[in-house]
Amino acid sequence: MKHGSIVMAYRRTPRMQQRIDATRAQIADAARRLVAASGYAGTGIPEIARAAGISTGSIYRHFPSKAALFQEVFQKASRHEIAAFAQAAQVPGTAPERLAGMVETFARRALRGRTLARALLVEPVGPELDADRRRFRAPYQALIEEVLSEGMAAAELVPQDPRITSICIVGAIVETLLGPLSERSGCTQGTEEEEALVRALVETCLRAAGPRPQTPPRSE
Amino acid sequence: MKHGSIVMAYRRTPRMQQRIDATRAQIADAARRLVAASGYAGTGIPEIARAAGISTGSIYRHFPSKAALFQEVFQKASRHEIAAFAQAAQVPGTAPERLAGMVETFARRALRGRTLARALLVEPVGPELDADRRRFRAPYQALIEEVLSEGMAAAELVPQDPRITSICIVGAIVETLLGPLSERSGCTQGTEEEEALVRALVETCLRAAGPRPQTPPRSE
DNA sequence: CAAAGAAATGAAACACGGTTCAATTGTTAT
DNA sequence: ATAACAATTGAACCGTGTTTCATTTCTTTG
Repeated sequence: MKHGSIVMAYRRTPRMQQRIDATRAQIADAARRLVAASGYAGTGIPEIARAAGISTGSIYRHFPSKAALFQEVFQKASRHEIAAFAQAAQVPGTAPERLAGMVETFARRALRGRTLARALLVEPVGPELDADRRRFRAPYQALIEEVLSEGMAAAELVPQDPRITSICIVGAIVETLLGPLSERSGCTQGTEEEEALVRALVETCLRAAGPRPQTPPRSE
Repeated sequence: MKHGSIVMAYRRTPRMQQRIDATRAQIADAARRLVAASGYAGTGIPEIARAAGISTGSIYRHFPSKAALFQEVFQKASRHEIAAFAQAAQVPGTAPERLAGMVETFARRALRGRTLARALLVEPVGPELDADRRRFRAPYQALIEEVLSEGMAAAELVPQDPRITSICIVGAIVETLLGPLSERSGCTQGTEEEEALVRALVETCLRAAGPRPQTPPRSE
């Protein structure tokens, strides 16, 4: 040692922190793009590293494991979708009208971004991620449930358990999209068939919500 | 060679065939039990072999691959369930009545045989099997579709695309059961909560089918 | 500039699980 | 009994894809 003087070198500077955050974001973004193109199973760590312009090992400085990385990717991706869904829930109108808009929004967006939607909804992933994926569906269900509750309170909908109904609607949407999403892209892309599908789906979900047939009991 | 005589030895005897068939069944049974306990991903070939009391290699004399083995397991398991469902479809009554019975049958059976139902419906599996599993849902959907079509023809149900509606109903049932089936067994087993769940599910599915409100247009 | 130490590298190690195969055991027919 | 050949064994194989780690590069401070 050079005469007892302590040399304090390298404390993480804001500049550096920024750079690190940027890299982290780059990794997540590359992973999102790749998973949207090839699905979860078909996306390996080396590939992600290449796409992000860094080395394989570096990924593990930012994320403890592949599962953790994709947890974040899925979370971020679905946050985006949920935002769009929530926006559809906020348009003014009766409960049935709003519900119709929500279902249509969900279906249209999923059909447009097929591979990502498949990764988020149907593609088989490991058990850890699977639990998360179920958690991602909850917000959709919650938003639907709220609209149903409001509709019931306003006597626009028949009495029901809004929780179960909302779960059923989520299931109905997912199951209906499952077929088209599983096909190799380019098949059902014709707006013709898809249009009919979305229309029938919306109608069925509306019926499930149980709209009151006529305007409130002739109180006028 | 012993003086030109041809020695024809070992032709597969009925006795032997029986033994082989028994082994094959043992393998399938062990696989079914293990998959019900730990899921597809958590069930390896060596483990199955141990449970069946044979060697790993022998499995491949009976099944060409792990996927093929589980294909058979799933097929056998769901054949039984589908039979029960089809029986519920054949009771006499109006379309809504029959549909209610079918939905209830499905839900009750699934909730009773939790582990198997989970394996057939929810447990994540590889891509090859996933396609098969979807195929197993088709019979349920087809049976529902037929009832809906008949109901439409009899003017018991509003006009609709029975195919989409039936897909929605299947999705609604599965999604509703997904929660209870995922819980560690013993949780929601109380008949209390389950009863309410089944009732609400049946009601929602009935609404989705769109029953005509009053009996046929006052023709009397 | 030099020291200190973090961040990045990428090739290699490792884990996992399905599949194979040479050797062994078992069965049939003469 | 024995030839012929099927059935069985289980340890080794192999591909895949995640994770590690010794080395190098870069950033900060005295």
